[in-house]
Amino acid sequence: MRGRPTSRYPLSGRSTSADVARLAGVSQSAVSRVFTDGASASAKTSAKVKEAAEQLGYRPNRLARSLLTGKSYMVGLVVAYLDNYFYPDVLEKLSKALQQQGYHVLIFMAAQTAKNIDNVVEEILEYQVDAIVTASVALSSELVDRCQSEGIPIVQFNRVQEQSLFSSVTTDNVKGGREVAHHLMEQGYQSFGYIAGWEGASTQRDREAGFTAALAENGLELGFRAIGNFRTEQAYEAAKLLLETEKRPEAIFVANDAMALVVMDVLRHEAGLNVPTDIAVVGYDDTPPARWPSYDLTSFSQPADEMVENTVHLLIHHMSDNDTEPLQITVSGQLKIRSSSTNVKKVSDAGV
Amino acid sequence: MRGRPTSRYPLSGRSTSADVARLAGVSQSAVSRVFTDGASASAKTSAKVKEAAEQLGYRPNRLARSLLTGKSYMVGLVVAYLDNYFYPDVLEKLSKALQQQGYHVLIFMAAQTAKNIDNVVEEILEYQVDAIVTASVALSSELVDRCQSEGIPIVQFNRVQEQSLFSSVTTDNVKGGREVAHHLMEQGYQSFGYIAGWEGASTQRDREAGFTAALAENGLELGFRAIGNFRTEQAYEAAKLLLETEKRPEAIFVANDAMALVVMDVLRHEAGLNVPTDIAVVGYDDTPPARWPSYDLTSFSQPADEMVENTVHLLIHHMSDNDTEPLQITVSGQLKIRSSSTNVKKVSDAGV
DNA sequence: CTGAAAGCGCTTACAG
DNA sequence: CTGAAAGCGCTTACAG
Repeated sequence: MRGRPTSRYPLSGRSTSADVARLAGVSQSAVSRVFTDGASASAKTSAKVKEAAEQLGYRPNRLARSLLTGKSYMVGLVVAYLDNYFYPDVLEKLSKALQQQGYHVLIFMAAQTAKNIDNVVEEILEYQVDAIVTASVALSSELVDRCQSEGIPIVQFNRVQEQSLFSSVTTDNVKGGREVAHHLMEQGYQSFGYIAGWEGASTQRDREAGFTAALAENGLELGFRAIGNFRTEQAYEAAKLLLETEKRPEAIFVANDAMALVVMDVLRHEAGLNVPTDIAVVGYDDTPPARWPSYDLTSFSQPADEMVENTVHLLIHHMSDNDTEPLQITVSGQLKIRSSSTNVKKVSDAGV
Repeated sequence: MRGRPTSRYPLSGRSTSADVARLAGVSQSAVSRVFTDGASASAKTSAKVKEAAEQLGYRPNRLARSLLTGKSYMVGLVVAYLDNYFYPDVLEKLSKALQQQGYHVLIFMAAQTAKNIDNVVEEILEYQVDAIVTASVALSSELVDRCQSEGIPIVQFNRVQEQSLFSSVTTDNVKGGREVAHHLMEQGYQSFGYIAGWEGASTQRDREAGFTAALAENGLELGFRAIGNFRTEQAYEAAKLLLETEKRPEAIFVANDAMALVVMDVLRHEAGLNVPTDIAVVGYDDTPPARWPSYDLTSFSQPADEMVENTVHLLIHHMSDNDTEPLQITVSGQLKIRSSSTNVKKVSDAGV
């Protein structure tokens, strides 16, 4: 780097600890100490340094620091889509919570394909993040090993891997699916449909498994099933199929709210059906729009606050001690019963 | 750092270019060259190095690299809230677009207060980001100077500063406000209300200025005004005030969709009013929910794709050349007319 | 094409 | 408490 022209202020006018030291008349180490918590510096030195720093607009270079300390104070977040409004909410909360702990979120958008996700994570590792959070995506086990061996903790948000090789925070999706089934049966609905999310997702599989298991225990089964892949466009197609089906179910469970809202709109506005008297609709996630009066959608709530809180705890825990075992945390969700599935008439009928 | 125990593999098992060099039997510089685009390395060396790297799971440390190159390939994004669904959309698009250019987004959540935003930006600077994008927030001019002198370009997304000290990407909000007024007048509405966003925001001021100016040109003025601050809870309160007002306007323009949806729900579901025959509602942003059939909200569209595209161009432009002048880019939006404001009966009345 | 060496901005034992 | 020095992992002229 000898040929560099402005070698005293290399990063375009940004001043360094050496500049501050020169101005304050102390050593560069002294400057560093003043900006390091718990390091020893006299009040006098500290004052001189702080004044010089102020004057030069100096702030320590975190990247240089991280080279020595091995901590970047960055957490990589891998996320597939933000049009499911559960995730913006989570992102905002996660980001704020981590910020309070001195960390910041570096975002990586990934397509759902395993190959793409792995590439993305490889890139994340180059940035020396202290930990990785994956939301709505799953990593290959090779990459998990890789992160493991490099000591980078991973927390999966809203997804579990079979092998439980690393930590995760989820709600009990099987239980959620069961509760939806019980609720609909209690309301007197007698035929049921399901619109699935992406079949590679544990959340999708568990929700469906719980739902169909509870139905089966009561001698019932799915009369309609279509795949929406957690995408609104595909949910639209699935809703069209639902309208075309010969024996339309009385109640439909949709694997998440983002899709359920689309389904509800198709039923009401394209087919002129009444929800819930013609057909009940239940979603999952309890995103803000589910609560909007125009929808008033029954939904199994995944408590974002609590999930984020647990995620942050797990991250801090794993980052402070590399040898901790992975933990699977299950937060309990709750069925939020609203008018999209409460058919008063049917309940009394059923009582007969 | 002499006392460090595992000095050969300091970052918990992560291997370095020196490790790869040792295994491949070449110099550390050679390894570096193989991983640098456009650097000279023979096919033989390259092959040896790549194999060794693969074996050790080596990837270059970007933080160390950035110390030398002065480029971190990180862009700081300052954002105040993600519950206005315009922003998650923007974030997803911005993140993907930058990722394609080799950059990644480091997120900073900031409260709307100037003091808080400045603190946040100071912190961003420590991370040595190559550029900063602010969305829905404004910086103090001191901090702008600071970034300027450090050569960090800033692009304001969806906000302009009076002094035009730095680049921005917006739609023409004055024009947007005017178009809303013209549309409502054409539809035959005769009395008008406005629910304002945060008054510190240029978007708010411009939308209102355009709206009231167009009304004034036709001898009309605002019969109702309340402040919603771009927050849904406050929009709810504003809607309540609207219901209590003595002479309820025939049409209400709400400064953004996030608030307009709340207002619409209050009008319909709490007051039993019909939109648009009892009262018309118009929003701004054209967020996805505005298009949902349950709302079908007329809204002035801010084209997220085009705005993001321009933002990325500006960023790349400024990052490649520090001495470029700030640019104010105005993307043209478009009024999306939907049923929340199209009162066919009134139109024919007005024709009489 | 290749290796030895300097240096990016910082932290941290070490010796005073 | 303080300064000189080593070193984090890397890039890049320089000389061969």
